[in-house]
Amino acid sequence: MERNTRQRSAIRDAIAQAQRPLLPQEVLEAARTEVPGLGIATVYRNLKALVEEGELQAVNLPGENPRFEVVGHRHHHHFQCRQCQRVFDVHACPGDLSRLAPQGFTVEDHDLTLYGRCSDCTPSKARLAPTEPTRAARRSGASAT
Amino acid sequence: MERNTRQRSAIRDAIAQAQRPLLPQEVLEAARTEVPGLGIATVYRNLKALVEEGELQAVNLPGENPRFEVVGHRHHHHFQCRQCQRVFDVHACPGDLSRLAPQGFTVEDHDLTLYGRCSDCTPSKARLAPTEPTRAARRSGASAT
DNA sequence: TTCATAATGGTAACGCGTTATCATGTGATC
DNA sequence: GATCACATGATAACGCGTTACCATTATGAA
Repeated sequence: MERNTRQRSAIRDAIAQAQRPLLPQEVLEAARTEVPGLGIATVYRNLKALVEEGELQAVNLPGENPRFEVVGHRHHHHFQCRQCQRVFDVHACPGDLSRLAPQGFTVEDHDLTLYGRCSDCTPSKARLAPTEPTRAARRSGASAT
Repeated sequence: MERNTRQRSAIRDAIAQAQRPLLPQEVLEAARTEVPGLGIATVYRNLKALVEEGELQAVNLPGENPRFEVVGHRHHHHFQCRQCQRVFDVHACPGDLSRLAPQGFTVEDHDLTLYGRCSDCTPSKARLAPTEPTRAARRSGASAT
C-alpha cells in the first residue's frame, strides 16, 4: 500500500470519524458514502495493511468478529449495546485486578466488556436515533453482576 | 438424547472433571480416555443437547471459539493462560461497573477476562520471588493495568 | 501527457468450526 | 434373546468471514 487512493482515504476516515470499533461490513457501508463503488475486498486489504502499519488495531469481543479502531487511545475497554449491537469505547478501567486470580497465577492484563443499552437505545431516547441492528446474533457468554 | 450411552457419560464426566471450560476438541481428547473410538460429531451433538437441557453453558472469550462448562457456578469470570492457552474459572468479580460506562448508557452486566500465566506455566521462582517483572506480549484488545 | 505498476472490484475459492447424512451399532423394552 | 428406535462414527457438506485471483482502473513519477 504505497499510493493514496480515494478508497484508502475513505476507509481511514470512516473509522476515524466513527470513534468506535467497526466491523469490516460497517467500514464498507460508512466508506461507501464517500466512494460508492467500494468493494469489500478493498476494505479487507486496507484494514490488514493499516493494522500492519500500526495505524489501526483489532478489537475482539466475546463471540464477535474482529472490529477495527484507530490506535493511540490509552488503556480502555468496550461497551456493547444489546439493542443495536454497536460497540463503544469505555475510557475507564476498574484498575488492578491481579487480586482476582487464583493463587499461583500471574496476571499480566485484562479485557473487560460491558453490556447494556447505549444512549441511543435507552428507552427514554429510543426515538431519537434508531439504529439498524447488525446480523451478528449474540451468543451466550455474558453474565450478570 | 434419551438414552444413556457410554459416549454421553464420557463427555459429561470429562467436562465435570476438568473444572474449567473446554473446547470441543479438548472434550474429545479427554473423553477418549474413556471411549477411545469417540467421534467429533458425537461430541458436538452432545454438547448441543447438554446446553439445551441446561446442564452445560457456552463460554465465549475474545477471539476464541466457544468453550463449554457445567452450569451452576455463581457469577464468575475467566483467566486465559498465554502459555498453554487453557481457560480457568475465576471465582471473583470486581463488582458493580456501571460507573465506568459513558453517561446515558445503561449497564446490565459485564464480561471479564484475565490474561497471564497459570500456576503450571508460571516459573516456580516467580512464585517464590514476588517481584518478578512480567513482559506483556501485546495482543490486540487487552492492555496492562 | 505518458507510462509502469500498484490498487481496485467482482467473484471464486479458501479455512475452519460446525452440522447433516446415512449405514452401522447399541440401549431399553418386552 | 429379539426387536427397534435412538445414538454413534466417518465423512461430506455447510456457513460465513476472509483471501486469492485477475482483468481493469488510476496513481504518481518522469
